[in-house]
Amino acid sequence: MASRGQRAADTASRVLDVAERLLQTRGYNGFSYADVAAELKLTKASLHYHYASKATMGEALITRYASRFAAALEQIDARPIDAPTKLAAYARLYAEVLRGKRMCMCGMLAAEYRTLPKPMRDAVIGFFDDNEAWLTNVLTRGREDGMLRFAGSPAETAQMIVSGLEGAMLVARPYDDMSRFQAAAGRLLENLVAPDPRRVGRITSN
Amino acid sequence: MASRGQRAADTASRVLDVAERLLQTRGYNGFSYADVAAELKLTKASLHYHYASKATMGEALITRYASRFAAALEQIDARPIDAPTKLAAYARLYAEVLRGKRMCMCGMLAAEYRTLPKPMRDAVIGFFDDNEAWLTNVLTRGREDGMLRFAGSPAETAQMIVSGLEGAMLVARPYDDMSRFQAAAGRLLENLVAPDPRRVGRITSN
DNA sequence: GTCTATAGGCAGATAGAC
DNA sequence: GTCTATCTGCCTATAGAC
Repeated sequence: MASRGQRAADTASRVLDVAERLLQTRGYNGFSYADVAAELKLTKASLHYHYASKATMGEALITRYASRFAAALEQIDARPIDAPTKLAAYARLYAEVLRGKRMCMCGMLAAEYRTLPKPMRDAVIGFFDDNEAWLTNVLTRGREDGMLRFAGSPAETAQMIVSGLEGAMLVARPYDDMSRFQAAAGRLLENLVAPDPRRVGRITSN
Repeated sequence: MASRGQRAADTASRVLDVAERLLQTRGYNGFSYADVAAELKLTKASLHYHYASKATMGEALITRYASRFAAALEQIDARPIDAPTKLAAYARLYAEVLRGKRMCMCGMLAAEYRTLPKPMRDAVIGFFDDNEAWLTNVLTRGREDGMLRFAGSPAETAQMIVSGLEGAMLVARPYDDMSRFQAAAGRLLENLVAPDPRRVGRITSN
């Protein structure tokens, strides 16, 4: 059938594209409907047709972001790679966000957490939970087959990785310096890799 | 001299006290003069007498916060303790902020960095630079006398510590869970302590 | 120093024409 | 779907009386 396909993304998703960038660079309380509308050459009223309230738009933003992230994690799982390489690929997801001069959306929202409407809060928590669950799985298997070595539980270690990478993004952004992130992320993960076998790839590319 | 002493803090500093808490919990773009005025039972106009603009108030907030932090670091240096214990004391400074359900002021401002006036941006960078300089010194001496062991430069490791602790606060706050911070911070620092000598204190208290 | 009053602008949101 | 027009409320900031 067809009708029109997806040649040009529909307005609703282009709205999210612009709002997403503003959210990740300026924060939820740092951009307005007027900002998004101006960039798309629409009116504020038109935006309200697509997203009745800013809170609704915020929920849609997190949902889409979390879905993309989840898809990226599935992509990593689809590749036949060992645990250390999976962790490196995971860190690379963060590096790519930072390369676009953006903060992780949910890291940004974590800072503003107390100002967010409840549905957005829950979605932020859900994002971190999902990430930690994935990491916990990788860490558990990696330790089992001897590729990883770390003290404490896999769940605790997953929390440390998530918060370590979020913090590395947070601090690197004011300096506008990717190498700060690379150094912190690399140091964070290299402590987890068992020293025995010959390692293949670097923790972070570029 | 004398006149009145400091019995009740003067209005200017009580303004900063309230604004500081709002900034650390809601972010710079998440509170207003009206919020501060209401809490102190003053009018917005009175606040403008003490701080002509919100940007001016913001600068004063960072300056005072950074001074306090610097004083706390001097306190640590005044004690006759080894490098691992200094690092533990450093992490405890962050833990105390988090216990008050606050984010590190400059971590919060790092998230909102792109929306800040230039003087505030510079002050945020200065805070991180000072912290990393202090840590770099501790790390350098600690490695020299064999109490610490880490790969990479002291400066890089200092960056990892700062960003790791900032991230641990950032993520722990939505969960309102101190133990998340304690776990991440503890894991972060224990990788730096040389295994040889008998260790004394835990990384974080409480 | 603190107030009342107000300016001038921008926020999120709605009504209703096209 | 997008528009014009408008509402209400909050924002930062200022003028000027007390």
